[in-house]
This record gives sequence, C-alpha cells and structure tokens, in this order.
Amino acid sequence: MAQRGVNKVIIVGNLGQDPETKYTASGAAITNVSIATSETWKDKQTGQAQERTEWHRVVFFNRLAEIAGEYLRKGSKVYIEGALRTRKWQDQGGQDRYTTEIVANEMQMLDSRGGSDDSMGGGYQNAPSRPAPAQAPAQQGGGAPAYGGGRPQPAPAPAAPPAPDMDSFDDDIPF
Amino acid sequence: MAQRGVNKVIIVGNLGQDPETKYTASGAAITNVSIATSETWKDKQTGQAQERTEWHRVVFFNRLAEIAGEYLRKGSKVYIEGALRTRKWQDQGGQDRYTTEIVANEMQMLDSRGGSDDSMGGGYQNAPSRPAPAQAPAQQGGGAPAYGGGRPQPAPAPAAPPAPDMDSFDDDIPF
Amino acid sequence: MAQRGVNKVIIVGNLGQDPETKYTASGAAITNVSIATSETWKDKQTGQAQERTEWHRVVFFNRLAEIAGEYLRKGSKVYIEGALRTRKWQDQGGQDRYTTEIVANEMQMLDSRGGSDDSMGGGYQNAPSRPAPAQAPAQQGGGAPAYGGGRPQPAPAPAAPPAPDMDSFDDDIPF
Amino acid sequence: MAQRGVNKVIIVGNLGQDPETKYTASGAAITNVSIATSETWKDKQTGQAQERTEWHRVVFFNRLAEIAGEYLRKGSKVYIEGALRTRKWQDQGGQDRYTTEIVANEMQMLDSRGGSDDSMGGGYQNAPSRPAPAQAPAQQGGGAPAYGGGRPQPAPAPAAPPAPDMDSFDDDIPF
DNA sequence: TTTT
DNA sequence: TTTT
Repeated sequence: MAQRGVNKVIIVGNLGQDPETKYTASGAAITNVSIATSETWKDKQTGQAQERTEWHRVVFFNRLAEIAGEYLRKGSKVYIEGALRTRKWQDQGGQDRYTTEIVANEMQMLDSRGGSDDSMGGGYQNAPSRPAPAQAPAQQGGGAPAYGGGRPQPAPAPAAPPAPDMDSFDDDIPF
Repeated sequence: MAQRGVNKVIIVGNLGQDPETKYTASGAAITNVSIATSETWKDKQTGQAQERTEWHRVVFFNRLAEIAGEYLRKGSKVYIEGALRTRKWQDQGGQDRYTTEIVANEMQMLDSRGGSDDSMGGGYQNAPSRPAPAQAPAQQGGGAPAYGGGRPQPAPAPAAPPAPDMDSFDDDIPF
Repeated sequence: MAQRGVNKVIIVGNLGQDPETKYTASGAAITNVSIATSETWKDKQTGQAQERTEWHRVVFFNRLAEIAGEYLRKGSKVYIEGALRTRKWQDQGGQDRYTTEIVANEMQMLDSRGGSDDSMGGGYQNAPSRPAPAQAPAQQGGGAPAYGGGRPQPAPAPAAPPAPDMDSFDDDIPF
Repeated sequence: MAQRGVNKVIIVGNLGQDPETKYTASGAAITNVSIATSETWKDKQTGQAQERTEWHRVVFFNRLAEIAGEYLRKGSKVYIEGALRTRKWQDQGGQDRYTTEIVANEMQMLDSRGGSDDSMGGGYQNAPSRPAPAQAPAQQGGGAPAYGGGRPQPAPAPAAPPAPDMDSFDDDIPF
C-alpha cells in the first residue's frame, strides 16, 4: 500500500538563503529552503531580454533535513526530487490559507567544485513513500546490497557502434 | 535562451470535476482542472488503513487547453507534465495571496479503454518552454520529422541475452 | 551514501507480452517485461501518418517482481519509474554484448477499469536506491507514518483565486 | 499527433570524455557524449565501500548538438532530459546488434562556477517531440512569449506561513 | 510483442 | 471534487 497516482517534482536551482532547520520535540529535523528556477526570453516587441524567477519552497525531513541543513548554503545549486503537498493554515485573522511545498525525498548537491572544503557532493535520499512529515530521525536504509559473485557485470563503455549513415539524412527539411 | 534550472512536475491522477475552459479576448483557450493523487498506509498503532489525497491545480493553455477541455471529464485518469508556477493575487480584503499551479506542457489520457466513445487516448504537448500564459492558439509543431531512407532503424526486440547467474546471488540477506 | 548523479527513467506504455517471472535460488522474484511507447507524425512529403514504436526492457526485483508478475498482462498499461542499467554478457561466439534495461523501482497499473477482475490498480515501489539486483524478497517498508494530532492538514481545494486578467493578454501574437 | 505513452529519461552526471560532433550532409550537427552516474554502498559482509558506475550514451541533434559540442568538456556536469531509443546496427560479421541511447531534448550545464570563463551555465532545449534524428539545424522556437500588462505576477517568496505544530508530532515512532 |  |  503506497501510492495511487504519481506526484513527482524535479527541481534544479539555487538557494535564495541559508536553510532553516528546526527540530520536533522528538528530535527529528525539519529543514526549509527556498530554491529559485528561472526562465528567460526576449520580448517580442521590444527585443529586450526578460526573466521570470520562480521560487520553490522545499521541505526536508529527518536525516535528509540534517544533511540539507549542514551542507546547503545560500547560492548552493541543488537537484531536488520530491512530491507536492499543499498545507492549510490560518492567518492572524483566522482565515484559511494554503501553501504549496515540495516535500523532498532526494537531494543532489551540484556544486562541490565551487564549495569550500567538502570533498563530496553526492546524493541523498529519505526513506520512500511515507506520508511526510515523519517523526524520528530516519534510519536510512543501512541496506547492504551484496552482489553475488556471478552477477551481471556493469558495462564499461562498449566499443562504439558504427554511426548511422548520415549522408542519407533528408537534406532540405527546413526546421 | 530558455531555462536556468529545472522546474518539472509529473502527475498521474484523476480529475475531481469536469474541466473549466475560458477564452482570452484573442481567442486563446485556458483550461483548469483539479487532479487528485493519493497515498495510503496503515496506521501503526491502530492498524487502520489511512489515506491522504493531494489536489493539484493544473492549467493548460492554447491548443492543449482545447484538447483538455474537450476530452477530459470528471474521473478521467491523466498523465501531466508541466512546471510549477506560483501566482500572486489579491483577496477581497486587498491582501496578497498566492496560489501554486502546474502549468501543463504535456498530457496523456490514460483511460481510453474505460472511456465512452473516445476512440483516441494519445498524448499531446504544447510548444516548449515559453513563459506561460501564451496568448494565441498555439500553432503546434507542424514539424514534419522526415527521416531519411538510411536512418538508424528502430530495434525490434533483440534475442534475449542470457540471464544473469541467479544461483550466485547472495542468499540470506534480510532486506 | 547512495547516489552520485541522477539516473532516472519514466515510462508509460503497454506490455507487448505477458511478464516472465523467475526466482533466484534464494527465492527472490525477478520479472521481465517489454513495454512499448510510440510516437506518431505525418510525413512531410507524403502527408502519410507515420509511427515509430520503441520497446523498453524492464526488470523488476523482489516484491515488485511478484506484483508485476501477478497483475500485469499483455496489453496492460503501466507507469514505470526506474534507472538505466547496461549489462554485459557474452554471446555464443564469446563476444561481448551489451543490453540496456530499466530497473524498475516504482510501478503504477493504469488500466484497472479495463482490467478483467483485478479490483486494484494502485502503485507499488521497491525499497529505494540499492544497487539491483537485490536478493531476498523485499521487506517493503512496513513503515507506519503516524501523523501527530496537530499535523499540517491536507488542503481541500481552496476557494478559487480570481482569474488573471485575460483581456490584457497580448492579442495578435502569431504562435 | 505526437506521443503515445511516455518515454522520458533524466540524467545528472559527468562527461567521461570530450563530446564528439559530426555533421550531416545537410549541415545538421550530431553530438555524442558519454555520461557517468554512479551509486555507492557499503558491502554488507566486508564493510568495504563499493561503487558502481553506469555509462549513458547521449546524443544531441541540431542546435542542441552545437551547444553541447561547444560548451561541454570531459568532466562537465550536466542535467539531461531526453528519450530512450534503441538502434539496430550490423557488426563486421553482419550480425544484428542493438545500442540504446538517450536522445537529449534538454540540457542544463551545472558547473558554470567551475568553468573557465563562461558566464552562463543555463539550459537549452531542442524543438519538442519530433522523431529524432532531425536533419536541418533546428530553428529554435523563436517564440516570443509576450506577457500582457496585467498578467499574473510571479510570486516573490510569500511571508512564511506558521510552522506546523511540531510538538504534537508523534514522538516515539521508531522508523 | 503493445496501444490507437 | 477523483480513484480503489
């Protein structure tokens, strides 16, 4: 029992600010970040370059929240995979409000080169497919894969196959 | 010039109601739908089955909006690919409010079998990567692909490779 | 430590044949299916409708393999999420060969309506991010989510925000 | 008419070598790269760190091929979105062989910081959803978006909603 | 080998 | 408001 339908978000962008990490009473970490993606285009009439930035609220739980809080910084470039979740809350006037967030279940830091001293830059993921927020610090896998000896081997770049016959490509297609 | 970062959403779910289609002054269609995804789990203490439904606002523009408005119905199952966009608006009290939507750029209808009379069930996509909302009815592709004669052939199922040696798999790994 | 980079495939298509399930010495299931996706277009010169079908080899392990083997059939429509894996093997002449497969880690059956007797149609996923093939029948989560009492509520469709002012859309843009 | 089903690949990884660009008789660029993703884990018995690298063949056409050929280098980190395509070819012995590639339709360079002088690092995409390989240098969109004056505004990070009541989270759930 |  |  898990999922009915698919609810998946993939974001690559930069943090607008340092992450903010809080802890639940039980000690589970919750980290929030704001990530920008943008698109640019030329205005058709003026020819001016235009830009529109979209800000994404991303929330991490448990072990992933700890990693995000520790390694991400304002300006960090990250890959995030997660699910959409719209929360209801009340404003001061008691009115219902809604906020849509991305609940992250995987993260890849993408600028280890530009980082200070971190020799890593890898990817992390939370336990799968449980309705977030989960509470206790996730016991992350620990799963030892244990390939058998005669397992299917990974495939080191095979010798390149002959290129398709490019001369036979249709020539005068204007697109 | 197009995108800085990645802003991608993939949804598979069912429409909660019939689509609503409007038209701009210039005749461009805009269709809104609400799509449900859900996750289910067993309550740890009570053992009771639990369910949480997430509702996604999806907006289509132009040609895709016309197709969505014509073929989708309450209960329809669809695959949607799009981008997140948060819009600002003012409520009656003049206060700023924000609504997050998925701007669809691809749609696949997934229940042609269960449908009434629709003899289709294929996929559609809008022109790529322009800041939505776009205005005029999209001139969809028109792109004629035109493979040359000697192009690389599609690959009909190759003879199955020998299965990996399964007996050598590690046996007693408890996960 | 899990992933460096992202290796993700998403497929929606139909099975060309019934699934084939095998078992390792340790009892772990391995199911193989072949899934078709296709694209259609009009030939630019002749105006003839064209179609190209792509066949995807998909392999499931453990619990997911059992479910796939039991519920999928020739013609079934499925959503698959997985990772690419290229395996090396030797043909009869002792030559190295390579086969690329999708190792599934999530599956959604998409045609419960059209199905025969299956009263389900939900989604399933394997344990995350361990190098496949894994061995023993996966102990799937068991994870009880356990929301606290005051947890953030799911958000039932908020009152619709006012539509963007469509009359102000640019009118005569020919795309 | 476009797609039946979904055939989508998302890769984030590093180039193993410099790209190789060729041109068709008609002048269309075709660029091939090999991109590594990897997963690491600890061997359950020995406790040794293990790593498995997957190599992905990626092919770009037209304008995207030119950009990839010009800006990517051995070691470059990229985000690629594309579709799987398995090509059939004959080896010297006349035997049928199959090679699976990712036909890229979007690319994001992810290491502008580490780059030499490139002040960019943005994303690019080819025209959508036409059966590749296409022939002539793609006329990329040219689509001017042209937002009207009163268009829905982007949403600058809204004031944070109150955090969910974390103290009420269930406390002693061991997962 | 699927699907429309 | 959907779906099972």
